Amino acid sequence: MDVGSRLKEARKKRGFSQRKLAQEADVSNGTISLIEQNKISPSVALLKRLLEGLSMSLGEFFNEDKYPKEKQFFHADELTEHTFGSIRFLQVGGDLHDRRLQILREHYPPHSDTGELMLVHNGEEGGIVLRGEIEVTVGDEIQLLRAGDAYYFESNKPHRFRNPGDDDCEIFSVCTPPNF
Amino acid sequence: MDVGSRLKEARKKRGFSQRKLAQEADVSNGTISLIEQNKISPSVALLKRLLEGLSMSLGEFFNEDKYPKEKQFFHADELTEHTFGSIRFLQVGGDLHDRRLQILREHYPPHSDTGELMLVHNGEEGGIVLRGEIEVTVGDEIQLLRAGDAYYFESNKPHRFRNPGDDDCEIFSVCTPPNF
DNA sequence: TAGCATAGTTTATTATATTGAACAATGGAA
DNA sequence: TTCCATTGTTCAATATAATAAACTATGCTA
Repeated sequence: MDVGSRLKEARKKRGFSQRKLAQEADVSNGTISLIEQNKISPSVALLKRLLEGLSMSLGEFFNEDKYPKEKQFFHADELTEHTFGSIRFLQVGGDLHDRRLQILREHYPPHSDTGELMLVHNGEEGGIVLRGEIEVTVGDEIQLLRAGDAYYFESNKPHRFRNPGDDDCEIFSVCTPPNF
Repeated sequence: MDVGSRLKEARKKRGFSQRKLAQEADVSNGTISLIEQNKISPSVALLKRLLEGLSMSLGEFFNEDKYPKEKQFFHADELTEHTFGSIRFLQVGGDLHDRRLQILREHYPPHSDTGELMLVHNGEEGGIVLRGEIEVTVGDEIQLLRAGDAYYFESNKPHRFRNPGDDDCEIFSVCTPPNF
């Protein structure tokens, strides 16, 4: 995890010295030095104070991924395909284990249906209908969306996608974090 | 922040008892009890071990936002419009302050160009080309993407979008966290 | 060069987290 | 009911983090 390096980087980005941050967060400067060298592991409470001094949330702090990522561009035939019954998902990128977005082009044949999907991650998801019609159920809300319409909700609500029409439906969707 | 309640909730969701989690994470069960009551603030190192026992990352743990969100469905004419010169962005949802995704339908007229965009958040962004052609520059890589092609990179790299052709270009894009 | 300000580091002391074991409290099964 | 298993809680002992002050190093100005 390397909390030390991350803290140091965040501090440097703000242009703070250890002492400046120590003052802001009401912490001793020695403590900051030890943390940055990973000689001690700060309590969550202390780290929170430090990050407040840097105007950063714990969530942001721990989500800052810095490993350089591989492929950046994907040709249409390089998208990773997933199928669930007759429904096809074309995913941007392969292994999304250490990534935050799952970007999909979804293809729903006429009368296809995901059924109720269980709550997976505690994330968010949204999308825009490219063509055709799709009936989206989220919690106790049901909506029929057409080309150009969009949705955006929290993934922990039970949800369902159903193509009620006689034409194909295509959706551009995204969720964070990735589901599969 | 209430680390205690969050930990308890995450543990319950997995169906673990305090002792079961203690065993998984090689921590004493008493410690878990005290943490869940917010009587002590665990070190980051310990919390990490606990979350590993629950198959959860620190980032996920601190990002679990539970405030219920408002609107879930958006008709095509309800998308929020942003314009930068001749480039139009249609955004899903209005105020994204407390949200994690910014979902856009982007419209690039012939020969439009964003210029070099500065690094904004330390996030990620990606998208798929719906129609037309777009030249995408990320760091020192340049690619011409056509309908169906996609991109996915880290937002802290300088990047630029340019429509070199004589036809309109439309893109579905997403970034986390939101930029504007 | 000397003098001073600021940077990060180290260390003995103090405060806090963590342990391990004992302590309820609850819920079956016999 | 009694017995046993399992739950979460508490507390003295121990390990670790956090402090405050001393220390080193660097750079700037006179």
